[in-house]
Amino acid sequence: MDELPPPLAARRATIITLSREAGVAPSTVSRALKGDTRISPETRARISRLAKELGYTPHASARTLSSGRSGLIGVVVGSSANPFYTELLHEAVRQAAPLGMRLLIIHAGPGPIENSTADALLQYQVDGCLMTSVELPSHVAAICASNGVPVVMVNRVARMNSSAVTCDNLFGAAQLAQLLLDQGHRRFAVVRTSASSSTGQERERGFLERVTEAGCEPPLLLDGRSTYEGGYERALQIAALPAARRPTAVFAVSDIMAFGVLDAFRMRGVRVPQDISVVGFDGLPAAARPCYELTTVEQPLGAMVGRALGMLQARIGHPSLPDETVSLRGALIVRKSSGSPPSRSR
Amino acid sequence: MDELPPPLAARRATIITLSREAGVAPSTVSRALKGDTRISPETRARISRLAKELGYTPHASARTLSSGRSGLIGVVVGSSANPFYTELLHEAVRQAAPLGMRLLIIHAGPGPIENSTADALLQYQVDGCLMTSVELPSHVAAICASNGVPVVMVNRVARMNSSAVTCDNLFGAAQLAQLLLDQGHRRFAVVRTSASSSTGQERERGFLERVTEAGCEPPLLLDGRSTYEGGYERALQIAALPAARRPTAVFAVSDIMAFGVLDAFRMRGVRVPQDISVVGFDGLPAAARPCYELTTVEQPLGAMVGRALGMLQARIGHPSLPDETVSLRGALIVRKSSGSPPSRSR
DNA sequence: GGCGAATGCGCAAACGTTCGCGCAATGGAA
DNA sequence: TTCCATTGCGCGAACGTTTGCGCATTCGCC
Repeated sequence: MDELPPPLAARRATIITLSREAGVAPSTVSRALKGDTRISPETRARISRLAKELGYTPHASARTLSSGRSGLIGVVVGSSANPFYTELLHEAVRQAAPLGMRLLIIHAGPGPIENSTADALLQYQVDGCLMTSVELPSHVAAICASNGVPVVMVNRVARMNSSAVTCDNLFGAAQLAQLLLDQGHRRFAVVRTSASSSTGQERERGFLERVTEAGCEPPLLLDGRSTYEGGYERALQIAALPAARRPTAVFAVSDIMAFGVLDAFRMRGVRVPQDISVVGFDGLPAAARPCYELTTVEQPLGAMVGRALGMLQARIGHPSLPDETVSLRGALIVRKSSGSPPSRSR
Repeated sequence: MDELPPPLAARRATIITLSREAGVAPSTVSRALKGDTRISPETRARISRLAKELGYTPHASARTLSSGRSGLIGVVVGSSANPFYTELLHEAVRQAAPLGMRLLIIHAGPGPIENSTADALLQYQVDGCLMTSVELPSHVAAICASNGVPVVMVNRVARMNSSAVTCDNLFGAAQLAQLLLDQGHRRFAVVRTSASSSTGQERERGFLERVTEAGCEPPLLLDGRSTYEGGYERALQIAALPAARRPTAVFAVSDIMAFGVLDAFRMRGVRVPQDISVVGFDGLPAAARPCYELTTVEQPLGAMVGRALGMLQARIGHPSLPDETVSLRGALIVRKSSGSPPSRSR
């Protein structure tokens, strides 16, 4: 006859189990497992060994309840139509695990966040928030701010009460502009995005500044709606222009739109780069495909995510840290779509 | 001089706060908020009103600790190189929220799951698991099984101790085969996947059965590695074949490979569908692009995810429910890549 | 030989919910 | 009037962890 208290034969090992087994107090187990130096090295070793033997796994909810920390990072990810967000998410998952952070998906997709959804931020006591969505409703930001949840925007410029890490959009776009200028281009089109995309705005500005600085006429501005389809449609318009007024180079502020542009030109028999040059921005893997060979600026995704998680971690430890914005320089990747290098074209 | 107990001026409202405010016991508040009929309708109404006023939000960790249910679904999602997984994930996020489920990302990407990662399943007490990865290591399945965590595979056939929901791959592939047969095709190539993809295997088999049944010679089988690049390379091989031996139709078992196939043919001047027909499987949005116009079978993503979540929900409530496999029929979408409809080609 | 500081650990109170019981009050039936 | 059911709610013990505080011991030092 065994004692009945353990209702199910095999229950999961807890700190209590360990403490009984080791003949110490639960608090000692807790401290030993997190390497508290107040516990003697021998005891610590003994307890870790025991934990391994019994297959002990800490109970996240209990920890959260007691400590106020969940180890959860809420993520809001943008439209699935742009592969960049997918890459970003995957990179975040990859990097978060080793840091002891888990990702709780709060919202995904192009639409705004519903109120009921934002509740999860509170319910699950997320320690921080990673946002890549275009539309961050201010009430979500308010919820985070009033609960001391640090927010880091990735690939978005900071708003009130949040930090941000972006690619150096101005510099990258200027590099692209310079590349095209060096090849003798003087008439440009920019396939832009709506004003709600801060990233798109910056890239557009960086490009415009450089080409107007160089004395070119202001580029033709067309809204590509941040989608492949938008880029496609805009390129059809460009292709339909009389040759004399048609720009000789197109800057699509994101690769996904550039793909649409390239495909549309091909459908219309406009040759890239012979008839027109095309450049993008993001550095999606697909930009390297033989059918695109797109010149672009590759965002340093790994570094950006690493920085973002680091900033989050720092602010979780020290909530008083001021908001911060860092921008990382991307790499210009020259491919066929922008035409021959200047040495050969001149 | 206020009493000090509330350390911070404004603390979050808890059930205790509400109980004091309403003059009832905490247990009553708990029951009232979940609509327990043992509490009088008036009391229930009063408490819900109060909860709204004070901005009460339940504390998920406390609930988990006490009830053993977390409301969390662990998700394992496959490679970011295939947009299908992205679509699937987004659909899951969309549908889970209204059901009161949140998605905790356990693992993302093509690689296998590390042990340390799988721990999250236990630590966070996930109620169920949604898996779309190609490789489900058996130890993860074991963890779930031994802890009573129901597992549903999506777009994968069931393994031990898990349910599954898939598209009817056999039927869909047979439909594609029939379509091509009706147009007079007799020599086929299949761009397949490795044996680890159960879905790919089924599609291949469904196609093969139909065409051999129709008396055709066995198709040329080429491994496309489930990637765009793989499809591209295989199509280059096909294009290099002497015309007499070259198949007249290619079935890529996933759209992403079909895109590679189409682009490779275009690069080689092989015209689709005049010189060769191409069909895919998945129904990715990109299949509709003017540069692809890919005939494919569209997986009923919304229904599949809905079914998966429903099965999970049912098993969370009744752990003894037997494992189950459901397959949903997709829609054949005929586009340009498969050639003219039979009525005009004959 | 006495004093203060380490060193190493235990006590017990949180954290916010859930849920099995149990208890009082009310009502109807006998 | 007594008895039993029903209705409506409260009591209190979990759930597993963290953490501030405090208490012994041991050691070095004057």
